[in-house]
Amino acid sequence: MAVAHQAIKVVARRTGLSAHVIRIWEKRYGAVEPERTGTNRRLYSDEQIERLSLLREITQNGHSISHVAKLPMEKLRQLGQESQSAISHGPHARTETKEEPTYLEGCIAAVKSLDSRGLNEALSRAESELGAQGLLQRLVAPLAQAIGELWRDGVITAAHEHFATAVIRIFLGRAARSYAGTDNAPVLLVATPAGQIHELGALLVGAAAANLGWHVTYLGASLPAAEIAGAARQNRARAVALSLVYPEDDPRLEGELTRLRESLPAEVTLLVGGRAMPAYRDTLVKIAAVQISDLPHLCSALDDLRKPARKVGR
Amino acid sequence: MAVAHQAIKVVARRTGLSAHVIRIWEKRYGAVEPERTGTNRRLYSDEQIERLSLLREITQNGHSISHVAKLPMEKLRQLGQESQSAISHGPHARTETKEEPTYLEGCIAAVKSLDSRGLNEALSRAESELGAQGLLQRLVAPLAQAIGELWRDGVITAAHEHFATAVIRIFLGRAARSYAGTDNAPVLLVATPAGQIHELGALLVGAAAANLGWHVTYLGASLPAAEIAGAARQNRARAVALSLVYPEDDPRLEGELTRLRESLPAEVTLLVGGRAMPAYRDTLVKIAAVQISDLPHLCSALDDLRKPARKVGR
DNA sequence: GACAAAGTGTCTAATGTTTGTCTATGTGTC
DNA sequence: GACACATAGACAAACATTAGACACTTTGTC
Repeated sequence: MAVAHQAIKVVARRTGLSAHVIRIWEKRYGAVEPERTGTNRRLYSDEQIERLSLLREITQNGHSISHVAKLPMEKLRQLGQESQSAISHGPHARTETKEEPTYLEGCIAAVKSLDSRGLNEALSRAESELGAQGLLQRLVAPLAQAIGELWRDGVITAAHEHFATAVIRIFLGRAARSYAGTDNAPVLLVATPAGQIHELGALLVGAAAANLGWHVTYLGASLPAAEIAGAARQNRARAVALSLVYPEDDPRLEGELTRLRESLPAEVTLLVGGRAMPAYRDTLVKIAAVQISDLPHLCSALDDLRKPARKVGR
Repeated sequence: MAVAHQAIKVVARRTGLSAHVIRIWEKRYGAVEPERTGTNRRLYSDEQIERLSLLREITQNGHSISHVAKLPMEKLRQLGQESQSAISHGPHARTETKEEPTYLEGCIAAVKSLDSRGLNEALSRAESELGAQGLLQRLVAPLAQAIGELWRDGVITAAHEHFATAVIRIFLGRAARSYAGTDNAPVLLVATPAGQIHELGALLVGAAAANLGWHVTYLGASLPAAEIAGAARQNRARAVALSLVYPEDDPRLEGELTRLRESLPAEVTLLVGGRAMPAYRDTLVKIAAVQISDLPHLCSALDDLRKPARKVGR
């Protein structure tokens, strides 16, 4: 098929050999005899490139180039197989390796007019005045609430919602980064289950937890249960926090939540909050999730989780 | 439809080639032979623009212009496909750059193990060594590429992808905020059209544009055309940048793009890039979008856009 | 064991090709 | 007059070509 012919440089890059070596193999051993252009430049076919790749692999595995250079392709492939299996039995390649209203109104106005600088400034001012915790509790949380409502009522569009999410995300991310967390901080996984497209609540949770000294692994919106569980296991999360905002009547969510609980280690606590949370309360009860009603509640729940010793001792 | 014929400057902007190169390719290799006006100006058809785009991509992938310039369109398209897959299957050959592999490998390892601190540290170190622009071009862009491939090949899950997106988003957001931009900076709207779920490319674009002094309004992933257009109008954006990564065969995307172009003011330029971009090339040519092939191309396209404001001024 | 010979990859030098950019200059267009 | 575009040719950087020197290892022989 592809009669594409390649120059020596490209071939060198693709095979991992140097152009020098390719030429010397040709000259000394006739390993490949590429066509030439009218001006004498080498042009390699796909098969020749494969041949060179094989030769490289084989020689790296101990065979001498003078012995294998002239072998037909079949033999080379066979040798390639052998060297491959030889390699794979080798070392284990582990892949794992009373102003808030002002702020709030200012923020809402900025969101409506897609004014990122304005939104950032409002957030900054609020942060320095209210502190990290106050910012979340008294500005970001109501703002998330307001945006949700404005969007539902059609006053703003999804673009505005995305925009606000993006700006707030970065703002909170920057703030949270300074609390780099200690090495043995417990890990909180924050996400939104599949179908839940709104991220703001999750952001809020993540930022609050980071403020409290948790090591937050933030996964963002709309992830299937299996993914969340996998990440939690891999990351040895102590708890998983989910935010449910919209939609409020997703029939698949019950299944998602149940599956998540089942595939999550038993010692991992599941925290669920958000505006849509009450709509799924039956399910939450079934899966023994902690229902988070608001930010202060989240904080105390997280604090409780940090010292599980208490439930036993004293 | 077929918006008749375009002058060379427009073609240059749209394909990412310089007018010089377009002419020399015509003269030396007869790559395209455009019609001429009565006064001898070149006029390029849509198909010729597509041809030039393809040629650019193919030559950037190692084929020499002299060998591919005369091939018929089918062959070119085929080569375009191959070079695309060649890149992604390529990693078995080592890319021999000096220090980035360390960063890149470190980042990939951090992503695999959901290690946000590790990822942040790698990004920080890379930033201080490579600079803002170097960070994007030599680390974040390849990283985005690598993550896309690992995800497609099932090596990592969507959770890892989300995780990486979240961390990088915040990191880039923090970096970009320092370039707060001047008051009269032109506005670039960055988003991903409905159905396009991957955000990393858009982030990259936003960060690069912010570095260049643009005022970036970042909307994130998967927005319907109407929303994007509305936001662009409301925000008086000079240009809209879209990133297409996955899926590569969404039948609805053509409609989305067309609708977007129609509902966007004519003076707003549409920039489109990303791994899946070539798959939608016909549509892009139809809607006169600038096809962004890589980060340097984006930078030059953005620079070009900053000037033409003069046509009104003074 | 010592030594020569062969095997192998790297490097340089001199020369030539390919490719993109730039300059000079002329011509329409606004 | 300023600008975009045209042509032609000069030019430089990147890339290829050959031939051969060099360093190092392996192999075979005395």
